[in-house]
Amino acid sequence: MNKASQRLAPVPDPFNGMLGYHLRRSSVIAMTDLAESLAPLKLKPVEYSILSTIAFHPGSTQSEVGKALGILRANMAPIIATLTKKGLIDREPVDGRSQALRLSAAGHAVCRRALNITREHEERVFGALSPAARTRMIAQLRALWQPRS
Amino acid sequence: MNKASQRLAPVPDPFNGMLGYHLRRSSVIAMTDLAESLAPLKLKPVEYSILSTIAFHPGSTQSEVGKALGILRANMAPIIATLTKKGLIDREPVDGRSQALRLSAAGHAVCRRALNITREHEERVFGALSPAARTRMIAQLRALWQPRS
DNA sequence: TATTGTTATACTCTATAACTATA
DNA sequence: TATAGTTATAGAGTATAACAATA
Repeated sequence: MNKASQRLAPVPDPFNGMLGYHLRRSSVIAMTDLAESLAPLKLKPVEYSILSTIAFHPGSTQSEVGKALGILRANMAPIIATLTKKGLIDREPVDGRSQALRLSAAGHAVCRRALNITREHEERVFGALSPAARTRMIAQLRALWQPRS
Repeated sequence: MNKASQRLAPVPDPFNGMLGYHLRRSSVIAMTDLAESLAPLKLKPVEYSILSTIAFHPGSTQSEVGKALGILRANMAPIIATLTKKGLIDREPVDGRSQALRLSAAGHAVCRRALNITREHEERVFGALSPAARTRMIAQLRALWQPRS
């Protein structure tokens, strides 16, 4: 799935009944729109996901944030470095190894704007679905990787 | 989303109500399972998608197949070369520029096995959803990029 | 010994540009 | 002039391995 497919292509016949294909395609469309929506903030989706996770869990280490988001330590390092360089997050040592992450004032401001942009994005991309349909779909999708709950 | 996130992480709090996040995560889980499921056939998901598209539209050119699947011409070339080298597809010139693609006998056999594997994969990954729920979800997702219909 | 953060690095996917040969 | 196929290549994203410092 890529840029080209978003312009024209209908669902190819062999995949008409395949949920996996539709999930992938929808996901790519949504991710592309989100990336474009956040671009004015000079923020990538993965950076926003990190910022908002820190906002909800101030004092987390980058290992913990990475684990929550499924980002490997090795890949977290340069992203955190970038966000720190941008002045969006502050790092405070908790012990000799790890550092507590917190949003700076600028980080909070960017995170708030990004949240509004993301809400607009969800409305734009998923507006064809009623709120009830979206809520139900979220619950059903979550059941795929959390069979209990 | 990546390998790490599939092992543990619950949905991070900031994304609880976000359909985009759930679509992406579900899509990655499904794609990973599909790739593992097809691995014994030495077939990647994108290769299977090409084989089955050719099966449904024998005689298509690789440009047409690429357009249907959202794969750029430049990226189709090496994939088609690989499938040809594996003896799964035959190429027959239609004019001096383009060539009609068809599955070889071996290609049909592989495609049939891949279809069975994919059906098992969908059952395994989406088994928590009733057939009706899956059908409804497919229809709803399709509406996201085909507002009419 | 195990963990945190880091660096280096490799592989895959996706993208653009440029070329050829044909139409 | 436009199209089909190809090649080269660049940029993300994601993966493993190895290291230093610390627990």
